[in-house]
Amino acid sequence: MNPQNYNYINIESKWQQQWYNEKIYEANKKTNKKFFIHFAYPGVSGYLHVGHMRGFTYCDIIARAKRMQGYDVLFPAGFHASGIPSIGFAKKVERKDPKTIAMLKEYGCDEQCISNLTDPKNVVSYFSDVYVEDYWKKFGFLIDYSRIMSTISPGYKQFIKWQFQKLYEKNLLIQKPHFAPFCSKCGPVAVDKSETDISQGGNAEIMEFTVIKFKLSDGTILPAATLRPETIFGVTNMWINPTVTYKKIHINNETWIVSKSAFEKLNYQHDNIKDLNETIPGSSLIHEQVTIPLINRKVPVLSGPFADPDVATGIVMSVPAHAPYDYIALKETKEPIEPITIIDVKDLGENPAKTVCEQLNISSQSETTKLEEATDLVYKKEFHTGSLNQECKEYAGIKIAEIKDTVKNKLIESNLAVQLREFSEDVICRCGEHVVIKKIPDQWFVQYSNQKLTDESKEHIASMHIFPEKYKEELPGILDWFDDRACIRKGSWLGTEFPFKQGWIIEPISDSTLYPAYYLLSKYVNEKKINIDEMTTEFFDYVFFGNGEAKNEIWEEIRKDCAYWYPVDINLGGKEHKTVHFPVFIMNHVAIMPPEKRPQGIFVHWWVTQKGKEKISKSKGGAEHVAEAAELYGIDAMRLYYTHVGSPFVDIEWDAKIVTKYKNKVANIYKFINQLLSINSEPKNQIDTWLESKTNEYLSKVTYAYNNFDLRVAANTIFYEIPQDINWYIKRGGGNKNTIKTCVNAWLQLMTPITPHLSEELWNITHDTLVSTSILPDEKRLKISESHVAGEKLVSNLIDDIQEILNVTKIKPQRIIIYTAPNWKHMVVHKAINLSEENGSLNMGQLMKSIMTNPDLKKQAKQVSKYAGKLTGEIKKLNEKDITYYQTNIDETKYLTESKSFFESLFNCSIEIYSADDSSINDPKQKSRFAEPRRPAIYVE
RNA sequence: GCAGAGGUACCCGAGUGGUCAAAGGGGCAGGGCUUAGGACCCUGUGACGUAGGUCUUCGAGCGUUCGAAUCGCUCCCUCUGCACCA
Repeated sequence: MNPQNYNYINIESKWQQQWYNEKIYEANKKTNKKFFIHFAYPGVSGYLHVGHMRGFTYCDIIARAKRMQGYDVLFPAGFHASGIPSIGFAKKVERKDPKTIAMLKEYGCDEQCISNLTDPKNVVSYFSDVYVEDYWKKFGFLIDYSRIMSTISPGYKQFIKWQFQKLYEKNLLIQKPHFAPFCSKCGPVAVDKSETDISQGGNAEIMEFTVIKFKLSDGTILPAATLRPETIFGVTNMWINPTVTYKKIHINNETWIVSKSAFEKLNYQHDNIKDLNETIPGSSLIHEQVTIPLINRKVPVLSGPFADPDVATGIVMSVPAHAPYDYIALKETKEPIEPITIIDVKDLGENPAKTVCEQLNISSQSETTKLEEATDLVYKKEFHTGSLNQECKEYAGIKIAEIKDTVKNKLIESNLAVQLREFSEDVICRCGEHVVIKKIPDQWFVQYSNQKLTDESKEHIASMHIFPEKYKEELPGILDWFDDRACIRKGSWLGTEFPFKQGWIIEPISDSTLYPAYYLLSKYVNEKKINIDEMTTEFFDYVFFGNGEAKNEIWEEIRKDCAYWYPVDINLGGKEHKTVHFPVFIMNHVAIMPPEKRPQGIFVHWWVTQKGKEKISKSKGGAEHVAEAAELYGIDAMRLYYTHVGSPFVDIEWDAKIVTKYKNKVANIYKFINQLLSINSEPKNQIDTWLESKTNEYLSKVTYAYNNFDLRVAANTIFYEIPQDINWYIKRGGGNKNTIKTCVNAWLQLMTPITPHLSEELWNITHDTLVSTSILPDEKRLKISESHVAGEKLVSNLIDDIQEILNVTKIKPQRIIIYTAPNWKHMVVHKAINLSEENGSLNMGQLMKSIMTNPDLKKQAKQVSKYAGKLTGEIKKLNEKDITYYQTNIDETKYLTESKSFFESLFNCSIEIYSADDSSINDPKQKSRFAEPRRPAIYVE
């Protein structure tokens, strides 16, 4: 059979049809042993690429492996459709974005189909179909397709409303002011790299300025904004841009002078602001005096043309000892003002700003790149190693890292400062407007900072199975760090209406935390067994908690399902979920579900990237479409590739050449097993017992690996170690039909979770049932003959030794004589191992003492002691496996003699085998004295 | 800003105290099978070695230990996630 003829396309669709027709994916309550696994559902606003299939594949493998161990498996899937992505996509289609249209056409979406996609809801249903039909089913996933759901379906919305009701009851929904990106035309916008809402500024960060109120002699306030309020003690002057026209405004009965844009920003973020419609040229303020609040020192206002009216308030306080910009500016004005050093920091001398400016050779304000670098350097150094000095009176000696908020809070509390938030770079809305930051006075939050919830969640995490283990250690820290999350938003965005504020929609992360529970209902919703308006608080309380009473039989049925399947055993998702999705998934369960219904495990996998660790993307080339790759390599090859190419916990680089290797691997296994099944029967002998033992060893090793989700170990064993051993069996003259059948059957079962189509096709040769629904043999009933396993190890080690001798001596052998160790050496080894096992260590004295109690050994004390001396050093290097190897009882001479013809054909010469104890021994070079247990001596002619 | 990962032979990548000159794969070289082959099989792939051995090696340096790729410290370098994006 030619592996090139392995027609995976037909084979895959043939078996998939059968699985799906027979609905073997459906979760049913049968065995009282359940397993609930799901992956973090994907968003639906575009096609997926080969990288996305990695996690899905892991999930299917685990689910299949569990099924084959007799578990009732629930493996559902759904779509996260809330939020803006699908709206953004629809908008792109609507304005006929050329890239989007070209992509849709490339994937076979026709005009009719494209025109449909101007509606976000159609976007969701279109991609949902693509995911199910072109990705999940094509990959052979045994997802329970009767439970598919989306987060914008009416049933799901009922569920989310109930969830928020529960959060409210637990006092985890709170209201407080929030500052959010806002467009005066479009309302709230999301600022993020994907730039769905905005046209520029996706990387902008929100910076929090402290606006400090410096007073002019007439009481008017000159507000300077700073990110470093603690440096107020070092202020020597103010900077005002003489070319800018400032304006006067009223804010809580105070009169402020600010730039025009500062007024607008303040207006969005503060109450009680009035425009006094009075302008003031910056130049007129130069050389006025202001009083520094808190320390009441007077400083002059100087001309600073660099003060940008669009940054913060447009007015700057000058701290020349710690801000390189200020230092250089002050130097250039030639004013007789001395910097005031307020922070002691090692290595930066009397004046850190000056030191760094000199180090970097900065002499002019125009060297902005260098000045930025200098600012950064000074800031980092001061923040991490600096502390305030005597100039700061009550704060002297405190580290900068600790003081920041203290000074800020003190200023704000004393009404000497306010806060102002601003983007680090310009953010422009889709519509062209500038995006600002607006105060929402009564924003709703989920209170993740709640101490009780955090503590309880941490406690729960300790009991979970989390992969990789390192993530388990990280999680408590993440929970501590996780802050309250604004959970609703007003504007164009799909999702569930927030029950406590009309017109506001629950934000997409907040509506995807408890959702695995909904998979228990989605089946009934899909089958229209339950009405949407029936899904009330009473309903959910009943089915999840058993509170209240069932209104009908379906309620009862659903309650039983919930009781049976919940909690989730594994939630699997990519590494991007580590700091958001998984924490809220845990915390919402802890908040709402009783202890026994909280998640049992999490599996985090890393990504598939393009060469050079770039995030995979079509625009950069190289990435392959899922459907194309599936056709080119075959599904099983891709499944094997994902599983075997690297640990789940590293990023892997997509490389077509490597995937091709796996394609060949799959075809070769197909060819190999076909050959095995066509072997004519030989009688059984020792090698058959060996192969049966090895097969059983592999059954238990792979089962163990599957149970620990150690998929790579499973794949390596199945696809590389097992065929090696079968080859050894053939090489050793094996060829018994029954042995081969037993071995191949077990092998096929083991590979089914990873390469189900291949296994199904081969299994079909000798079975009329599906291997996917078969159950693995019970581990406890597997028989392993240790002596045969050890015997073969002896044979193969001996071959290596002979080979090495031949390589080194370059002798072409005429005759090889093998001497197994004399009985007394075996006795000494056993004594040594026993002693070392008993005592945990071994010393020469002990060993000799024990040896001398045996009269047979005592007779040749001299030789024995020499050998024992050598042994004591070696014994402690042995591990458990070695010890088993030594302790297993085999008659080496007999075992080797039975393999004599194998040695003869291998080395193509005559072979003689003697025990060193044999009286008829032929030992021309006295080699037999080197023989040791498990290491026969060798003589080559 | 907060947090995390990692540097292993020509390459990818296992390995977290002795089984380690270091799995597996790829590449390369030689041989086999073949009309041919990008398919497959075997052998070799740190150095030295006419007896199964010895020596050097796991980013750099120091240390702990009878023993270190593995543990500790210092340094250098690379990468990643998150911040109403799911």
